[in-house]
Amino acid sequence: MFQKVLVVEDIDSIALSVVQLVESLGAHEVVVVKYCEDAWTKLKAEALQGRPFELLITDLSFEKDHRQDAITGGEALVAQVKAFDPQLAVVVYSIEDKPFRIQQLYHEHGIGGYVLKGRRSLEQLKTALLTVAAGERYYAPELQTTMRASSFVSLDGYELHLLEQLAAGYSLDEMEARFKVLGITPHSKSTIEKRLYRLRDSFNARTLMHLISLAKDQGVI
Amino acid sequence: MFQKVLVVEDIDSIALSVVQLVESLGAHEVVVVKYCEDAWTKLKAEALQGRPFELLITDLSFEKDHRQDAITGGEALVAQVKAFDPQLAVVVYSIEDKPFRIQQLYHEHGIGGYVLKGRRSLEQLKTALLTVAAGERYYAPELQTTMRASSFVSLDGYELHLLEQLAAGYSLDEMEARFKVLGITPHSKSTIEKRLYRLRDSFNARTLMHLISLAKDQGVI
DNA sequence: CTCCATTTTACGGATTTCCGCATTTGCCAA
DNA sequence: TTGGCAAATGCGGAAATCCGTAAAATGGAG
Repeated sequence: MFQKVLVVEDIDSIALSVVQLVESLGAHEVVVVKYCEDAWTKLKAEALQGRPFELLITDLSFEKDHRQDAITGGEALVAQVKAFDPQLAVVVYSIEDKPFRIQQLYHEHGIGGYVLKGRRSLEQLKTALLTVAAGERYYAPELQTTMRASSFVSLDGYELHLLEQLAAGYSLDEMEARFKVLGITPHSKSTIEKRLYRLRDSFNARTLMHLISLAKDQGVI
Repeated sequence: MFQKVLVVEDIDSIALSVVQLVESLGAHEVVVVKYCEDAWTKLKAEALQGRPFELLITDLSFEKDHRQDAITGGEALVAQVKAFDPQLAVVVYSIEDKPFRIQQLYHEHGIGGYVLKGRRSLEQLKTALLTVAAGERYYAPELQTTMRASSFVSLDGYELHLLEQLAAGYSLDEMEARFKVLGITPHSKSTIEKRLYRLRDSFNARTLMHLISLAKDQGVI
């Protein structure tokens, strides 16, 4: 098992349980932080001193408070950490069940496991940690159906941008004008129309309103 | 303080902390259940035996599993419980931060307090419990800004239905036909148009896509 | 019942989205 | 350079929405 573990979790009661679990599995050094930025600072500092963490367990969403955190959430933290050290084992422990966000964590960020907070999640977290420690990836049972159901639509930045603009209330005409100004290509109304048509198709949406609804449900926007 | 308390929470580690808090405040009998239906059964049974609970502390969202719960979530539980006994003190303890859902709990269901799970939420929960025990309502500090910002749009069932149908991908024509069949009035396309126009207006949405986006963000649909 | 206010309906033209088809552009390989 | 091909663009008619106006229906109050 991992000896040195960093836990990023802002809800105190949960953090406590996680630490107990990790220690019961034999970890000798477990550090808990409540802010993403602290996690990054800590992780980098220890690595640079030749005593790197072996495992990162992190939540995705954090309560916003007076402190302005340079890292906006769990995804950003994972991305930054993985860019710094692709080998570091990462397990995400979150309540977030939006298929898109989970898929993205596995595919884009290469996390080792994802555990959904729930009735038996501590057990699952234990299994996940053991699986990842053994060098494999962990897939929670309830995810496998969810993931299959939402046949993973992969979106590029442009398509994401289209959805965001649409959800923000811009008409196609306005998008054309804005994209032209901002230097985003392609920007012809015709192409924007076509891309949105494709998006509706891949999401199996009947209208643009439906598309926005589905995108929100899946955590795309 | 309350002597007899029912806690409804499916995440074990959180439930544990809540129980400890409630007991430290002097409660003599604290019962925890992980399913809404169990909460309802328990609450009713004890009341009918002349030993009613004095306080209900409940989460909003619960993990779905093999058991099919007749009560779909915290809101439904609160509604049912309040219909049974309007005097029962209710405090909601949840991660849910959608303004509409919180507003609805206060206005429609008459809860005594709402505490957002977060870094200092156990402290806040303590304050909330003491406040409600004193016969007052508790409003968490971070809610006050959120609530003001989203100048509470109040929606009737019809408007909700419109938004749902729209998000589900039905065109106005289709809605007219469906409403006619289902006996929902009004069902003329003209009125549907007008009502959606009004909704866009009260949400300050620029397009229907924007409207769906805002409604999703605020937890309306 | 009548009056008044509100809501529902109907209608129609302006605007926007929808969607197929034709053309142009950009890029890679031969 | 030249083909070939996919993406981007342009175009146009059909369909849907946007939004104002006006008529009809509804529902209370007096």
